[in-house]
Amino acid sequence: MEPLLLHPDPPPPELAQALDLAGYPWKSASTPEEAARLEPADGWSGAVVLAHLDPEAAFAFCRTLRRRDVPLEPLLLLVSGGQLGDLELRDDLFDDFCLSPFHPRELEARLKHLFWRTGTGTRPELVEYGPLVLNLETYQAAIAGRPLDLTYMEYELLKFLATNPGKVFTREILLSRVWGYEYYGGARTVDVHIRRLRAKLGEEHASLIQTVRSVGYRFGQPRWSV
Amino acid sequence: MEPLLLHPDPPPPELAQALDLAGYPWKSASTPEEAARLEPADGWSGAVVLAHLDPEAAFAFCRTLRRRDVPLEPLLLLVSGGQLGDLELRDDLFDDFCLSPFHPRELEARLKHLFWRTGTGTRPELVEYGPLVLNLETYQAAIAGRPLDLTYMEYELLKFLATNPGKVFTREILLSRVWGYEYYGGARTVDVHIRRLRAKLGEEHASLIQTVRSVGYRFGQPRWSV
DNA sequence: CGTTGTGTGAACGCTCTGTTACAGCGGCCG
DNA sequence: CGGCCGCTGTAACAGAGCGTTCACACAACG
Repeated sequence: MEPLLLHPDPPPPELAQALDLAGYPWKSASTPEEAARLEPADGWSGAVVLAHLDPEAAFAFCRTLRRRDVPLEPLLLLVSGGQLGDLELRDDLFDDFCLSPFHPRELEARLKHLFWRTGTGTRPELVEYGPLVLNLETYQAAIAGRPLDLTYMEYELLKFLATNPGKVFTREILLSRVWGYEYYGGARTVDVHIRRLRAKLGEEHASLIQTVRSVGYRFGQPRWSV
Repeated sequence: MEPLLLHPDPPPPELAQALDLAGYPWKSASTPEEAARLEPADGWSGAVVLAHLDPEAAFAFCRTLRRRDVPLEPLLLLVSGGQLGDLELRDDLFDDFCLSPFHPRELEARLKHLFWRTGTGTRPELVEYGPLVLNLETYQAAIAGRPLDLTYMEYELLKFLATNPGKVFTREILLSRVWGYEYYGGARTVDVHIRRLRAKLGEEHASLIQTVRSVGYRFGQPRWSV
């Protein structure tokens, strides 16, 4: 069996021990670059990421792994109880999570269920909203059947917005969730990318992205599921 | 939002309470037949099954739900630590599990992630009062089903008032709570915004905001009623 | 009937956004 | 190695939208 990828490096002893006991081989890495260096020829069988030591680094780590040509999965996140709120809007970064400190048998059961589940293939590869279709596997986008030639950042921004239709996001939230790091003084960057997206969507569909003055931007219509 | 299906009936109070607090409506059933009888027209939005009281009955319950024409999902299983071994070879009966006793926030986080994963939308955060609905996620407002086109300050003011219905606020309080503590401006500003709000609410609902002479403004009916 | 408080309309000025242009950077190819 | 090109972030400007203020009319209350 191919090894699991662990983060950070070195992993805490109780995690290493639990995986050893459960019979899962593993290697650990602190950075995506290191993970790429250590990756076996057949790829990782999955990943376990500890989020409660350095949350920002951990989420950035996950994000990179998920944006590869072949997204790494399954990905199990270890979080502390106080971090449960951090999972919001980050659903796409993990497949399952486990509260830490954890019971070794719970970790084992989660990994087992994850491998069973991913074997059956359940990850969504399409994001659709009205005339818009995003193919997450091929990084292609289309509006009303017409292919869109989007750059990387445009695609990521549109994907994030379209995954959360109707919801308003401030520029700061967009910068931290799409760009992936805390950002100082460059909020206008979002405006420009929004403009480029609108231009490529075409006049007809430019209104898919709406401006909410003094707040931020919103994609599509709200869910009035009252 | 359609209710969740719970098993057994009645569910333990801590489970019922956790779901209530998280805002998920639910109905409980002991048998698949009972579940079929209680099922809403649009189907269940998901299921939460307690497995540690009567494991055999619980697994049989899950199996029946999964063998329907439209398999019920997502299905969250609540198990005790000693039952983790029982999950083996039963992966197809559940989508996720949670150790019991559980932390309410873990249950909520698992449900949220499950709904995201299976594509079922999450419920929006709403502020409601009579015919008025404020969607806090989309920054949109509606009165009697009709969308309201509010500016930022109008929305903030209405949100503050509507979240404290029946209570009277002086202009100074409103300025400090809505505009901000450091705000230094004329009290008449509030009047103008109130006026514009009333105009947009329409003649029919303008009385939702009442003037309390020499004091300030009040939204909705007073608590001690008329 | 006078005083005080509130509704109303218009106008000013600021804040926020759309838009354009440009510089840095890295990749690609000759 | 050097030049070209596409992507990205930043700065600057203009315009529109919005909040604030003012002036006056009107209502409430003694």
